[in-house]
Amino acid sequence: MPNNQPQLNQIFQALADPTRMAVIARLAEGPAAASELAAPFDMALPSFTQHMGVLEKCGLVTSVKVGRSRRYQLHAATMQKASTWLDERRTLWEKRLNRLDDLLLEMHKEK
Amino acid sequence: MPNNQPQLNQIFQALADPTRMAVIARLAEGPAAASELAAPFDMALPSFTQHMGVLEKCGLVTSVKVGRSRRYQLHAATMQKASTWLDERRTLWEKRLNRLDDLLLEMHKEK
DNA sequence: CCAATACTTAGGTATTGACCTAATCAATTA
DNA sequence: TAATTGATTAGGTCAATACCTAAGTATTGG
Repeated sequence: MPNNQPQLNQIFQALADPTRMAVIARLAEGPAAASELAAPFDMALPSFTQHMGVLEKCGLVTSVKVGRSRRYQLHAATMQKASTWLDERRTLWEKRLNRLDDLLLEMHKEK
Repeated sequence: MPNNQPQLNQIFQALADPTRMAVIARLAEGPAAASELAAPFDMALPSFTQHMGVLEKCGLVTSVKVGRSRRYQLHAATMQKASTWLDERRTLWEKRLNRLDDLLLEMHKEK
């Protein structure tokens, strides 16, 4: 069950690990079971499961138990939440730079 | 001096802290000196400086020493790098969902 | 030039995070 | 139903992170 009020800093925390980023990248291609996701990593399964727990807790992935395996898939809205936060701040910053440019142009004209 | 080959996981790591996220949000409004940035936080200055070091090391901010104070500003390209990575994966995932929808529609028509 | 200001450096503590092994549970399959 | 498979739980280690205080350096206003 994904946290429906995911805090951004938890999302970034979840993304701050190479294993978890690789899982996200893999899941972008389509859903997969835990064992399939774990296969590429030289890591004990419980360690890997812990990573999946971090991703699920912050809402970046969801999962369902199917028989004795667990299927994971991306939760796009949570990814968007993170990228939107970044883009909003970046855009704010860049708009400010543009205003400065305009101001400088204006001052130049008045010379 | 910003790292010019910033690893994404380092960027996400830097963003994974409420203090550092607040600093980014503040810097989106415009450059500021260390003491000004530190003021809102109930934290010893060396602790805060460490946070700024994390942000600078991964390239999210740059700084210059001006007299005895240090001025910080956002480095938009690094923020964009992170949000682009997220958007690319998310878009890949959503395109896949759309293809599935199309497929289901197709199968429906053929009934 | 002396004191105050703005950081920086050094070094220590306590919590969190990423891993491990061993043991357990639950769903298949032989 | 017994063995195998996929995942989970329990519990422990080690390194990294987030904080702190105390003491330093460099700039600047009086």
